[in-house]
Amino acid sequence: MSDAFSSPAQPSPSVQSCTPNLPGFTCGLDATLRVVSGKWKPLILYFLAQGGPTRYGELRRSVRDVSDKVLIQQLKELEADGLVKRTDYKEVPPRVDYSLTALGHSLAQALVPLCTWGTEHMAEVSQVYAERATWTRRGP
Amino acid sequence: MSDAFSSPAQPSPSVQSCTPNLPGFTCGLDATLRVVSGKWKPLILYFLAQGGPTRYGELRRSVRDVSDKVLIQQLKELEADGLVKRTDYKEVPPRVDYSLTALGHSLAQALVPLCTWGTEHMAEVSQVYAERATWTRRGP
DNA sequence: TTGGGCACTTACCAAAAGGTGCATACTTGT
DNA sequence: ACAAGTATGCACCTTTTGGTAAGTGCCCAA
Repeated sequence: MSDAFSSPAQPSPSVQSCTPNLPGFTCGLDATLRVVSGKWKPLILYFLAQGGPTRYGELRRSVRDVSDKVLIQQLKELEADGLVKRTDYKEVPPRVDYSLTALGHSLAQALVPLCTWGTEHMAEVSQVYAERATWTRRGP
Repeated sequence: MSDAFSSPAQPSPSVQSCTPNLPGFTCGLDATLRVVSGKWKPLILYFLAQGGPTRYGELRRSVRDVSDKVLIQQLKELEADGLVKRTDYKEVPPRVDYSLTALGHSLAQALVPLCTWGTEHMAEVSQVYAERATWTRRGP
């Protein structure tokens, strides 16, 4: 099941594996993307996946160019979605760290192929983007 | 390489596999997500992947609740990104169909795990979302 | 005493993304 | 004659998202 993407041309009976079965989501992919989309979320997951528990400040420095407001916001969402765990050591000065939950780890695994795909095809993709940047920014 | 997400706690030397190497993208995952994010893009890819070449109207009916404007827009972007091919049969009344390119197919493959993850954990995710909907919409 | 780091919070704003509705030009079905 | 389907385009508006700048309370080091 869930190999919906692998059959190229012929409509297959596996269609139902990805059709609406729970409130709000049209398919599994939809659910997944809702949870990962956010400008910095993939990067956050990435750093947590390979760095283990990480303090806020360190995360902040790792994910370059992100503002406090947005970083915190995305961390909160990830936490609310059960992908990330926040640990507050109740110390002073404040000490807090973030780590992946089991769910978060499983998602991270699922992201590996996407990461690979992006790396392998980055040349083609970024080329297209570069060209687009030209005619995208022209007008009054 | 690119197994950055699989090492749980120990910082590994595989870091560099996902660090900035081309203009604009912080890592492969970033590149990938820029190309797939768009409210309906995953669904579009999904339908094309398992339905083969599909006419505009049919796509429109498959991807429920999407407006013409947005569907066309996303199709154009997918086309510009080299994932989808548009074929205009120059007939009258108009006949056009959309299909995946080789690149599109490869991406579709990479999406399978995400689709699976979403399907498997949809219960947990949608539950969290349902709860959030409650306290999200309360205020002046 | 001043300055910095810590982990946030808040108010305000700009840009991006998405949605609505109408228009096109031509054909087929009733 | 008229409605409906075909694949779009365009103007306009709302929602969502991200970004800036400032402030908080507490501690330590110069």
